[in-house]
Amino acid sequence: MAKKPSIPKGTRDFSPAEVAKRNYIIQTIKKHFETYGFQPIETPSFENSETLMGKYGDEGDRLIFKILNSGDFISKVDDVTYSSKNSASLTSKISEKALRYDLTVPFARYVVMHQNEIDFPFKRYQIQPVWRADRPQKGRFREFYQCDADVVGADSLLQEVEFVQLYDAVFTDLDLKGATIKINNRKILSGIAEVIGAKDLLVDFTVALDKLDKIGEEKVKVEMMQKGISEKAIAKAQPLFDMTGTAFEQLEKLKTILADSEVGMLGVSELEEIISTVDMIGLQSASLQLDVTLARGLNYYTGAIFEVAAPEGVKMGSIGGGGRYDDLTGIFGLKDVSGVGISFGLDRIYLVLEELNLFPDSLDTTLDVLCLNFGKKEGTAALKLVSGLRKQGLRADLYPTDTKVQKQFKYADKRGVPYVILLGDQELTDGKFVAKNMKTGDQKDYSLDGIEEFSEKVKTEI
RNA sequence: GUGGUUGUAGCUCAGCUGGUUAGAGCGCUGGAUUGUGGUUCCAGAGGUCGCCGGUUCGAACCCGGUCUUCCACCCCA
Repeated sequence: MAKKPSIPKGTRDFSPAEVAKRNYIIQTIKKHFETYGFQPIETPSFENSETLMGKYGDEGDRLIFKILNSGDFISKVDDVTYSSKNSASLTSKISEKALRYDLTVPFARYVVMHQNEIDFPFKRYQIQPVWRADRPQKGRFREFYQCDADVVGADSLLQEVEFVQLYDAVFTDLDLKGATIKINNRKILSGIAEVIGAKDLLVDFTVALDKLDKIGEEKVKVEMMQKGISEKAIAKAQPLFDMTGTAFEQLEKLKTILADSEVGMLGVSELEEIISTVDMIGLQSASLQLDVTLARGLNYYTGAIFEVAAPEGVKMGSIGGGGRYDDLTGIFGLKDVSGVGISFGLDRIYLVLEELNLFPDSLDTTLDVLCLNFGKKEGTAALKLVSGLRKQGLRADLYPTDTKVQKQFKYADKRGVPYVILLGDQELTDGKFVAKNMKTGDQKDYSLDGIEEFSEKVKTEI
């Protein structure tokens, strides 16, 4: 007996209704990417391992799905490596390819490989799935979509401002109110680490600081001490734990703390420029918030960093993130190309919209008109009518068999079809058809010679 | 990767200290209704209780393993 089929942990099937909702989000994001001047590219779902490994930190390497070599790969491994039982060194021998982990690193690789064909500054967007060998949770999958927009080859801070506006434009269009775009600057974090004399512990410091609103001040300090940051240094960083007030008030406090740090002050002035410009232009439905505890793990960020939190009350990790990276292409041999970009987490935005019931009802309608089938002669006439309606741009279909009318009606009802057409023997001889509005129950006759009248009526109701 | 949690009909879930033939609601199929769906009424189908093994006269229930779900870490979209 056949075993029940299953799909791997952290993956999902999508039903027609789910695909419709996902497409709605994708189309919305795509539309705004394009109105902001981004061009689409696509890259392979798997890359050479060396392209990906080491770009996301040790933790990231662990989460990259490795693809086994083809052929009799194990026989090519030397005995020393084989018997060492060291996963890392064995993996490099038996796996040369890996599934992409995000879209930013493959994009950097793309820019370097195509540098001679690209007109800089280059604004590209990319909507494709990525894979992570993470342990699944709600809103966390092993296969999920990222929707990225990046611009490389220019270092103007106006781009950061544009990205904030882009986030706002998409969320406004999706009717998602109250998302918080958190912003910080890596230079500020570097400056702080410098000022308190823990420069080489920057990553540990920021990772701990990032947890402030989650685990509280005391536990953050404990973690910092465990990582080897001195009590004195932590005491110096105390003002960070007491950050309150508006973004501008916080910036003033940072200026005092970071007075002796060149990078730190640069970070403050960058943030000040971005925030004040956004403030001047204004946002529609999202809000921009300075958050000095925002760290983001990815090591390649060098300037502004973004993270988008779902509206208050929705329990969901960040639904977007991004930042500026001054030298991502440097790893692949192309120096001095600054980039900045953002990402939308499609799957999480989906869950948020679902929870807040923000998907438009129209997504449920996948067919505008269903024509019932009354037999061979009537069916042929109906097919002619249906293809006429299709030419008018309506989503129209003919029930394929002449089963009981009751059954055909039930099908129409379940599909959520707004109009059902009846074209039987009597109608045929009269040269007309009957259209029934499934919502109101009203029925009306139309001439078979003038289907435009009917199709126009349907179109105005969609 | 660490600790915990979950799995019974298509879906949401009951199922007592281990004891005959494992239940409900919704959904599904058919009929009441041979040219009119949703409402109502009637009937029916559908389950090796996630999987493998163990304990027992006997296991959905106890034990071990495994897969899956969700949660907290880690990290992140």
